[in-house]
Amino acid sequence: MPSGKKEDSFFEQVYEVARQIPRGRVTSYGAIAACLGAKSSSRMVGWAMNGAHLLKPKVPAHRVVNRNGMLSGKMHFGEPDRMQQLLEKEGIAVKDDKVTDFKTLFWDPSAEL
DNA sequence: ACGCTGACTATTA
DNA sequence: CTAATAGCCAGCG
Repeated sequence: MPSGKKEDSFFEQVYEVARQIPRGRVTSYGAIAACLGAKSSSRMVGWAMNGAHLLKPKVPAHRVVNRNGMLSGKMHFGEPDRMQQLLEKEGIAVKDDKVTDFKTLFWDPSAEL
């Protein structure tokens, strides 16, 4: 095994978990970070999402919101409304840039995975 | 090499 | 109740 082409960086783990989010569900940055053992590095999760849509396959970053259920990263999708439209298309109600019944739609990677 | 910024979260006032 | 601050760690100038 001359070439160790396994990118097990923190970012890669974030992308994997984010891809496991079921359709119609949402999760938080801290939940993913905590699942990876870095609950204090919630910022890194969000930073990882900065290039998530550039990856292959792309990561459903629109299903990842902050602890309040607010679409904090909607402005990074190119168009601010893109994230909300995607969420509503999956059956998630969004109001005032926040996910309604966020607690009910919340998907815990540590519990479900 | 150093410092600033940032898609967060929890705590304190 | 809301607002501000600190802690966090990696990328970029």
